Amino acid sequence: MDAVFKALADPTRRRLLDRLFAGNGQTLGALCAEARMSRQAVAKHLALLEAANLVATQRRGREKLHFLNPVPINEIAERWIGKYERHRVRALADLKKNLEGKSDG
Amino acid sequence: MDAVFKALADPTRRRLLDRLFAGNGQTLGALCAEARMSRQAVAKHLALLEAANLVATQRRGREKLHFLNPVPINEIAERWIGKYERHRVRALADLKKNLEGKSDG
DNA sequence: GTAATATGCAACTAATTGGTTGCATGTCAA
DNA sequence: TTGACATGCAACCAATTAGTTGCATATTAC
Repeated sequence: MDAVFKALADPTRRRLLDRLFAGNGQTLGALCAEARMSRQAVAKHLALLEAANLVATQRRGREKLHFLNPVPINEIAERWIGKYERHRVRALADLKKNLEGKSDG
Repeated sequence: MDAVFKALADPTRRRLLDRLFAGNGQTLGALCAEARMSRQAVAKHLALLEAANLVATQRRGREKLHFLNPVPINEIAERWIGKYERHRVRALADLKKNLEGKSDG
């Protein structure tokens, strides 16, 4: 879980996920093409995404194909974000009440 | 948006959000009580959460009260995670197809 | 006023991170 | 086999981050 959050923390990695979302199963080379950094830098980011299980890979000859795995993101949405979201209205009301005037109750 | 992801990347900060979720409007001192680090370290984390708009604060005398703001988390869920989640089944099928055997089609 | 309490600010350190370069390995094509 | 292509590995560097300590400021209680 922590690895997923950390992986999502970097804009470059989120962009890579976006690229895979746009076209799944891309090679490292293809993903490097539009990135303004070295191939090795991109490879490191992809390795991190793979470690976080956000990306699955498969070798095809000398190429490495990358596939988006939406499951961990879904888990975040369901398990962690949902926790707050469920109580969103109540928490907002609580916040508002406390910020606007505590004496009133 | 980036600030929110970065803020959520640290387990200590997620824990602080959990603490605020359990009891909203806590002071810095109260939040420090159960953390195994210095008050200043906690204060820094809270400042980051506040900068990311995940926490709102209010002064009461010499105390500083901290309130959970679930809105940015909700935005992530709706705007960014939803993008992947919506296509979850299709992406999974795609992934499976490509991993299990490409020759079959 | 004075002491205790609650927080703020700043300097410093250690660890992590994001990036680079150079070279090695493995695969495809002629 | 040889050369070109795609990726992997490792060392290194700069910037950021997470934590510390020390001191300053502001509020409450006596």
